[in-house]
Amino acid sequence: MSPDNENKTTRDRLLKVAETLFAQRGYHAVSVREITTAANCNLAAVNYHFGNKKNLYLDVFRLRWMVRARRVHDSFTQHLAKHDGASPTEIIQALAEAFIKGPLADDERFYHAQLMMREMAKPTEAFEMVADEILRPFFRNLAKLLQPYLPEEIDEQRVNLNMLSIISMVIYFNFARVPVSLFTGCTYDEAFKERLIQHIVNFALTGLNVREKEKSL
Amino acid sequence: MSPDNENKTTRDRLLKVAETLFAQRGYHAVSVREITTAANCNLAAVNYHFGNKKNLYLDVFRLRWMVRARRVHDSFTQHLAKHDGASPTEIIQALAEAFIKGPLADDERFYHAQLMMREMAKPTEAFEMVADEILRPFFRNLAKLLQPYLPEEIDEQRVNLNMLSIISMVIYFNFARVPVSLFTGCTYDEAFKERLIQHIVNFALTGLNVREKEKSL
DNA sequence: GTCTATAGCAGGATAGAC
DNA sequence: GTCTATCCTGCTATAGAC
Repeated sequence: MSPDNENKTTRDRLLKVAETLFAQRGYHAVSVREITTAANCNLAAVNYHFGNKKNLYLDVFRLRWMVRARRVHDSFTQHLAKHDGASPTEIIQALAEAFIKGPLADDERFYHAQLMMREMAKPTEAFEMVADEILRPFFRNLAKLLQPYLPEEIDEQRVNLNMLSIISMVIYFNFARVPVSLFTGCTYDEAFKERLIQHIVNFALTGLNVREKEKSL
Repeated sequence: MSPDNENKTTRDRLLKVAETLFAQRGYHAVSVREITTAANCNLAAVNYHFGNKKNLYLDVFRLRWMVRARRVHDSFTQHLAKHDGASPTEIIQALAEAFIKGPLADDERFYHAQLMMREMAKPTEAFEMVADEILRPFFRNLAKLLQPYLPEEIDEQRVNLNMLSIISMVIYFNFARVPVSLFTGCTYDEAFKERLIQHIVNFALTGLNVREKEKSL
């Protein structure tokens, strides 16, 4: 159990602060000095606890990002477990909810997405680690869940692209808050997030539904 | 006018090299020394031509990113001009092609997307500039094009979310090449890009089309 | 317009007292 | 486990010769 208590060990405070700062501004834009100041401890603490800056970064992924990703994934599967043999709607809704609302605090989720986007843009060791432990298993699981509902003659490649399209929306609406708010004029409050989830479910299931009867909002 | 000639002015070489490096690794991860070395000129050249590092970054957006974005947008509209009163399929196909294939060289397009993603994550002055000059007009144009084909009772908010979903796919498949390649096993060759475009068109128009007759590939 | 040289500073890391 | 003090590297930016 390690929630947001303010007086954990120096080590935990460092991990937490480092994650936030790395997510907001990236590895190089953040100095060890800034991290230790924000964590209210001494400059030397990073080297004492993590050896060096780079290893602190990797531990942020190991000890925070991956733990959180598992929480999200668990929330997703538990939500599905209730509806045995879940429908595509339920699957996608569970997915969108796990990511857009899910078990994470609001800022937490944003930082989480930011860190991943940075790794997607310029992968480091952290990406390989996360890909092996989290991304690949999650992706396969999702594909397996949805496959039965897809047209029979669909090939594996198209299943993959469909998965990625859903994921692209989920990630984009989490990550690209600035342009999303810019174009919609909405801030990320609960009502808007609910709306996003419904939109993703609707869009993923029926697309733009051009010229045809519209699915319920 | 200004293609990839190798012996342009120092100023142009600096802009070009800076764009590539900033895109790949971000503002802080790249030093002026590295830029000037790669541009085969002297360390002091950046300060002479651009005043300082930050202004070089802004000029990369002003003089390269925005120019290129206009080329992409022109390619999109010209493609549509051929089919007067273009159908939704043609609109989305033109959009996906402009971004995934379009008038840009392969690496160029990737850097272009990377730079934008970095600004989305942590906007600087460059984002405001680009949002005013490019993003907003483009977005409005796209919405106006598709609006006639959407269900009549649809509200503006939903139109916006639909736009953003299409854009999210286009951006994601351009930007997140690492995870996309990881999950599909495909590299970004011409065949795969063609496939991506078809997929985006198909998905955007019909969604997953669950349990219904599948649209042609 | 391009160069060398260097000022001036911030960064990561370590040694050693407590 | 935490602190202070310090080393040294690498950065941006500028001055001034050419």
